[in-house]
Amino acid sequence: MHQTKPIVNLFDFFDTIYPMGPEAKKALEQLIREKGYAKNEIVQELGSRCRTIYIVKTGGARIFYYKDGIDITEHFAFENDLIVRAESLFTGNPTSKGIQAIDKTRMVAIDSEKLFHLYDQHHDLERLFRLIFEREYVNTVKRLEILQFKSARERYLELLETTDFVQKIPLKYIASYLGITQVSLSRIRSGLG
Amino acid sequence: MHQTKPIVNLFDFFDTIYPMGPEAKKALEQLIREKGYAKNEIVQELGSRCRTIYIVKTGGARIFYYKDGIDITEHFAFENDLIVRAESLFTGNPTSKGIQAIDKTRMVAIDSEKLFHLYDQHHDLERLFRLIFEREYVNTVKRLEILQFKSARERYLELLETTDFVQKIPLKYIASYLGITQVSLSRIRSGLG
DNA sequence: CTGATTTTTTAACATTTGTAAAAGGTATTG
DNA sequence: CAATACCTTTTACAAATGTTAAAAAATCAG
Repeated sequence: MHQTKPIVNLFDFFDTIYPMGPEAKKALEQLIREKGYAKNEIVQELGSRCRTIYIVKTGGARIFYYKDGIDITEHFAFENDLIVRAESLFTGNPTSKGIQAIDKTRMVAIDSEKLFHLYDQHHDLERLFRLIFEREYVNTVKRLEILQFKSARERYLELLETTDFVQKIPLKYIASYLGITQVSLSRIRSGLG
Repeated sequence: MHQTKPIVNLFDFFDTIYPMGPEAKKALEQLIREKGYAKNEIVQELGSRCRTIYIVKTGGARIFYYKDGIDITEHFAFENDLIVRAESLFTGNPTSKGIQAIDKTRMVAIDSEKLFHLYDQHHDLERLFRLIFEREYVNTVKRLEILQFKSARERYLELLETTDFVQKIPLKYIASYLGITQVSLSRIRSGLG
């Protein structure tokens, strides 16, 4: 899997969203660890609590869970994308979902509990992550729209148009991400579906 | 349509999420107008920008749009529920969606542009609305999960279990909310689908 | 209350999508 | 390189959902 997006320095990336003061940056730096994962390695176990905010540096990861024994991919993340299990991160509840590296992957991991505590001291941090999660929220609303009333073919075509990750991920992940079976996706791709 | 939830004072409701200081409350009060809408009245036009955060006091409202000429309900809101078109509110872009009162409805309207400006002066306001929108984000993720891989029947049953608004809204709105046709919903309700 | 309008259900049929199994590809590993 | 495992496509059939139209039921307006 060759990655096309340029790999941006993390703090340069943050600056494009909200330029923080030096104290906030310093405080955030303390919370950040960089971690490497092998292809298919589990980053966060199914059923765990989400206490880490990940940002992908290289490679890719997915959020997944099982429904009636079937592996379903709910979310993909690649360069500079955030990956969190929001339903756990913002409630403190465990989630039945997990995170897995799709590829050899490097990620930045931010301790969310420590981060949330720092919000009181560093308004800039709260501002930055508020804006980051607002973006995620908007992305989720757009995905909802696609799943609510588009046909399998429409969903696939829209994915092709709006993303560049279809080429680099197993189609079985794509199928469940679109809410369809592999067979159905194959039919669509062959032009007969 | 009889409403069962108790109608809570707006600021009492805010206090349950994040108790603000008196200055922040005072500043927020300046932005708030209360408005009444007739049944089926359009609150925000299709295609407009979302510059208002609504909170339903009595009655109910929905976010809707047209897909291939078909009216699709994306979201419902009742007592103390927020209603915003996130993809516009957080980007500034216009959205093809609109807001409509489902019933005789009273709503609190908060000017979002003014509110967002107040975030700099009143950290408490940014905190409160960050928490409010985090909740909305979580709700959206849960809805995504339901739409992604559950059958029409499962979606309907889950709606019955987790909400109390099915009784009080036209079924045609429920059907599109679940991503199915009215005919399909009728079949499910009759126990044959 | 009554006629008109809107909503919901039912019916018949078409289409889409799912299921299961097999075959063909591709990648991985010893 | 061969053997294995995994991924994708194909096939045949089943089930779910959509489409169109009409009837029945509920709601609304005068």
